Amino acid sequence: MTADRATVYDVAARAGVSTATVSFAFRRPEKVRPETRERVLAAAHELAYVPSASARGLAHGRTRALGMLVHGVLLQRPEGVLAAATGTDPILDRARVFPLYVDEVGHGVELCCHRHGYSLLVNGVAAGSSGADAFADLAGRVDALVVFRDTVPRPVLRTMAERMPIVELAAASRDPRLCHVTVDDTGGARAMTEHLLAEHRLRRLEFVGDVAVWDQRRRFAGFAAALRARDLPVPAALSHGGHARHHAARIAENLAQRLAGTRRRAPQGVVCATDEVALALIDALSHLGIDVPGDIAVTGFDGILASRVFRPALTTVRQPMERLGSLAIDLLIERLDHPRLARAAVQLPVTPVIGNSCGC
Amino acid sequence: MTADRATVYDVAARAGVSTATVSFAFRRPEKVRPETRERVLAAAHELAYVPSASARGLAHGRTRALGMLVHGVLLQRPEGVLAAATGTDPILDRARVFPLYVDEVGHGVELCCHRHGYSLLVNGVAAGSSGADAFADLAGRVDALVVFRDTVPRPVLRTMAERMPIVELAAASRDPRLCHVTVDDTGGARAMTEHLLAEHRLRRLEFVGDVAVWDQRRRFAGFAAALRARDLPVPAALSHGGHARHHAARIAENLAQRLAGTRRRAPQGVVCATDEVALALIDALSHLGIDVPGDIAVTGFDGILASRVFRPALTTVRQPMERLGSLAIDLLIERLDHPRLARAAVQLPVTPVIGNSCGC
DNA sequence: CTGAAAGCGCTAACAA
DNA sequence: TTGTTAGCGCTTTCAG
Repeated sequence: MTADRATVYDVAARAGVSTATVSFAFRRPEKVRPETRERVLAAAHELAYVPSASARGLAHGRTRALGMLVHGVLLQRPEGVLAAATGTDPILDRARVFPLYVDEVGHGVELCCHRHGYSLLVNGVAAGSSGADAFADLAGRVDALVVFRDTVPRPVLRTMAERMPIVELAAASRDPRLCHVTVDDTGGARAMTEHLLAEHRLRRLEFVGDVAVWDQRRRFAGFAAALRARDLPVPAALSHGGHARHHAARIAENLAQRLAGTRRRAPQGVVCATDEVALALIDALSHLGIDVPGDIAVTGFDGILASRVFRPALTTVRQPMERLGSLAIDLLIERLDHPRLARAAVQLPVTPVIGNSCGC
Repeated sequence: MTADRATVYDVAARAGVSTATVSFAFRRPEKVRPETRERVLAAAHELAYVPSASARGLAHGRTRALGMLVHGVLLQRPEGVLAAATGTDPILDRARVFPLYVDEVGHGVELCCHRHGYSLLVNGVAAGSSGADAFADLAGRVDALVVFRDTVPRPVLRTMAERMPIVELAAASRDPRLCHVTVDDTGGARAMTEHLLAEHRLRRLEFVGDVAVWDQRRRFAGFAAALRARDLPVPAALSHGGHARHHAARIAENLAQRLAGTRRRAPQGVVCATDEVALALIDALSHLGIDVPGDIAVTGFDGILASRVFRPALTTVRQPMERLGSLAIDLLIERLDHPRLARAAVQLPVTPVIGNSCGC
């Protein structure tokens, strides 16, 4: 099996023309006499000729494919998450792990590639790897690519950005070539915090998130700004080191202890850096007998579908995820078409979405 | 910009070795003395060398990429669908169009490619095109591919299947090379129909679906079998020609008229071939003042997330969509590793999911 | 309008 | 262990 594929040579021989004519018949129809073209196309069809993209890419210097690099761990969702699911409804169980942020952004990327007639290559960074290898592999295959933040060491990205258009999502740099697409993390988190302060008259708020991560750090900044604007003290972020769900239990215990202690010092609300950690936290709190929003308010960030599917509906900040992805591709294609275009750094607005987890 | 990428020649020159040694240093480390290898790697790093996948693919004859071909119309969801959304909650509105069947299957495909260390190429068939071009383009880029049913004319698929492993999803053929992954459409639809007949004691049921489509035809067969088993007459399928939502309104009117007519002949339940059309039908009925399940029962098929997100929760049959995708990739990789392996045709089981739309 | 031929960058015999 | 070299299949000048 896997019979040899027909090549231009085969087609040329069969049609009684040269390989150049075969190539032109496909790519530059106007440069070939109609009857010759017919003959070539017929021969190609009879031989089931399929041009090799490798050969074409090599000769032409472009692949007409774009790449997307994602975290492997996000691809293969940790089993712990599913294990934590209620287990009664297979469809809802699945909603916990799909679609997440990366999936929705990916959908926008796919859509936009299709619209522009580009193929899309998707690669995942293996858990525990630096990402440099997966990145190089992908970069060798495409004309331009979009990477999720923290999949690839910045220096590697920077170097590559001199050779091809690259968009890094949800991150920023002063690199003269790297493009970025972000959302208004700070404004969104500030508005959310302000909602808890103004509408719900809460005063003792906590922030849960990993401030080592660029966008989560920005969200913390928004949280802090809202508190400072009211002369309230800003607590340190409660960090969930690795995977959200894993550490949510620990944070829930911390909160539970303080909730059980002096009334006056007990936290009244938690602003979470992501929906994932917010949902995990609500679960963990509920396991400890603490009700949200009854005993404490919780808010999220991202606006993933799961935030609407589980109860209480999460009060959160929605990112225009699909738009993020399609915008990234637009930037890449612009730069492919106009190589001298300057780098771009676009920030998209976010939308607060009020649910019940804040007490509304 | 887009400075020229470094090549093996550059690296070889810099490291003072031949290009063969550079190649070996990367692909066959054991065939190169460690210190030579070090030197090559260092040179490669200094030059930011990234191997060209095109050149490699051409020379080696494999790309280490797999392809997935989807319907373009499924990628760029028709706007009509979003227009029909309630418009109050941006997150829920989106749940109407994402994730659908294709997205969940695609997730399984992605996951499995990543697990096996393959890149994934995604292409969409432009609306109105035969798919043959998009298929050829994709086939020229990958080692093997999975296509959704009806994206590509069967003869084209058949011819290509002689050259490379191909899985066609949700379809069947007697082709000696083409692989297929399907689900138990007939059994699932039969069980669903039986549920309406036995639990709800309904007798006058309708089927809505496009029997021109392979899997929907099978579902109709299951519906018919359940009715026949009870000596009930089998009505013709109410077909929604093109896009589900577009025609749901027409079908809803048909049902409404009959519901308004003689009690004894009015339909009591509708078994839909897909969740999409079921949800659209419920919407359309509701616009006409008909309540589901109060006035009439409606069931779906697929188990997309939207079936759980909207009210009434749809009684439906869930396909193991992610598994479908990953199984397809497993079959491809098996056949890439063992070219003489026979074609495979695997049918996966389905799970009834009881919601409220049937009256439960 | 068509043909000849020189690469594109890498791999893998085969030689050394 | 390393170097030489002949392709892989296509595009694209340059001649005719």
